[in-house]
Amino acid sequence: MFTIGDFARLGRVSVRMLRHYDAIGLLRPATVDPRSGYRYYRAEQLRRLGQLLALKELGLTLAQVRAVLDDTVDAVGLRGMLMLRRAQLQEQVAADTARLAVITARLRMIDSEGRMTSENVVLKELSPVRVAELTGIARSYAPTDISPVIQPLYPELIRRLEVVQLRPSGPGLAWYEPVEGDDDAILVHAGVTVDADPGPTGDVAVVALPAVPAAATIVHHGSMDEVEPTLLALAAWIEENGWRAAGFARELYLDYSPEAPEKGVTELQIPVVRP
Amino acid sequence: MFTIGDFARLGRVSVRMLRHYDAIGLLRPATVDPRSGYRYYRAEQLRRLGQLLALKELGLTLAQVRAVLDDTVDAVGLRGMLMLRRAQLQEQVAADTARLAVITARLRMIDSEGRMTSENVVLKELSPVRVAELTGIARSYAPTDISPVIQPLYPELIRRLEVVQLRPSGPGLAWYEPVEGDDDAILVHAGVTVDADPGPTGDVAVVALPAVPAAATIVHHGSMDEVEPTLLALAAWIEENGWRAAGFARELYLDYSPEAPEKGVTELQIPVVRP
DNA sequence: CTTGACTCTGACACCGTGTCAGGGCCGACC
DNA sequence: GGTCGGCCCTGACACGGTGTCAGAGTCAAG
Repeated sequence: MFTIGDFARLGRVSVRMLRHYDAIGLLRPATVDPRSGYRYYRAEQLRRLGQLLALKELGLTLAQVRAVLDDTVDAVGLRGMLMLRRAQLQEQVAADTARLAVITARLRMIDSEGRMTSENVVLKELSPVRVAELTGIARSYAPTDISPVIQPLYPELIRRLEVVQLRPSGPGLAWYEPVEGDDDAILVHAGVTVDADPGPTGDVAVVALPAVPAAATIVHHGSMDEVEPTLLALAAWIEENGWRAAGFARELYLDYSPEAPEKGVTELQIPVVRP
Repeated sequence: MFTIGDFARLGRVSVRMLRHYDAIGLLRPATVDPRSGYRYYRAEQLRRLGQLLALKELGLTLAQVRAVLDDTVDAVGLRGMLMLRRAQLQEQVAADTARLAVITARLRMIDSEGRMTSENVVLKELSPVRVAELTGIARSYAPTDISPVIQPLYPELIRRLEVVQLRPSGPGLAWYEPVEGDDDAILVHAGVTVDADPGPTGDVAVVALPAVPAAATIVHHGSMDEVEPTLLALAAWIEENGWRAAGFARELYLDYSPEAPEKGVTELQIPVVRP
């Protein structure tokens, strides 16, 4: 018979934990002195304690450990738990490894520049949206080519939406696709999110943008004429963190007024996949 | 200006978390309606939110994130945090990978045997102990050779300890070393833990056993004459989990009475290292 | 009997997040 | 102007595994 302290030392557990295991019925002392309340353990209980620790070490919760030790799950149930746990662990190792890469990149950046810049890339899932849109064609991706095309589209879009009594349900949004057959030209979509069903609705097209499982995003502050550095930072991030751009980029106009475009806030979104 | 719900959607955060960040001063809403208490956020605050999320994603605590965002740590401090975090992550990935291997081994075992057996190997650190000991020489590691040598040593040891007024402070303990020059013969140490200083104390030697950073241990139930299967299980575990035995094995007699040796409880300890 | 080491219970803390209850506010529609 | 659905407010509790503390009781050696 060991006192709780001795038993704890033998089993390499804290006294606190032995009391906890007693409280939740996971490992009861062999006897408890009814007068003093002292717990006394027998050497043979080390077997159960050992099994308990082994199971816990694998990452099972105490509730699961109890189920296994008390034989309320059979081999099949245990197998299931372990498979689940293995999946969790694999996921976690992958995530941690990715984090390690990001941290290492950050450290390099600090060492080379002495400070952190553009720490604002966020990896997100994009939900599907419905968008009422107008389109135009620009000569290239350059902001100087895009702006004159996209600017006039918005007032016109708003006007046409009013005609069909549709109201925007969210921010304005733009995206770009290459034009087939012309490697330089860009099809510019100017839209706003709406609740209406997709399909042609009067003078505007309502299209459904699909969900994107992973998109690298960055928030650009200031006029869209100066978006290039922000876009470059986003592209650099994608490359440094081992992703590859996939699909067309979107811009989300979170804040914009024609009077003060330099105060605009725009989120740039680029779908990415693991190469 | 966005309501908390809209802002949460934009930033891919839960409303709950935005309120929490407000409460701990990590991200305050741009304005709060004093009458209703409604929080309102500005688009430009997405910048801070984005930085916050990026830092958090690396595994910094919210307190650390706040320190970084509020510029109360410089690049050097941030570097330190990230290095620390990187070390933690590396450790965790290593540990998780090891766990994965163990789980995979267990799954194989379940699939081949239909159930879990001998799930009682525990990896421990052994603290240094002081031991009063007597020694003898056995012909081989076989229990049939060891027993006749070790059995008589204990009564003699107890007798001699009484002579010098030393009392055991813990369980009995045995360990074995090969005899130099004779590849088969084994030097058997029979000891008990004591508090006394090391060095010769009258008729018994008191030696200090060093700490062991990692030892694979298993608890054997029953007579030591039947220790072989348990020892085999321990050896199998060591091999399956990618360790290598290093140093001499110890036995810790947690429970023993001469009248009922079949009720004995003994912990077998084998120091191990990563190969 | 004294003393020091041990044990008892019960409580609080950590951390990041979800969830619930009970009540107030906003805006769209009639 | 009234009503209603959806949003927002605060405050609280929960999770899980463990540490730590306070205040009181117990054990065993001298």
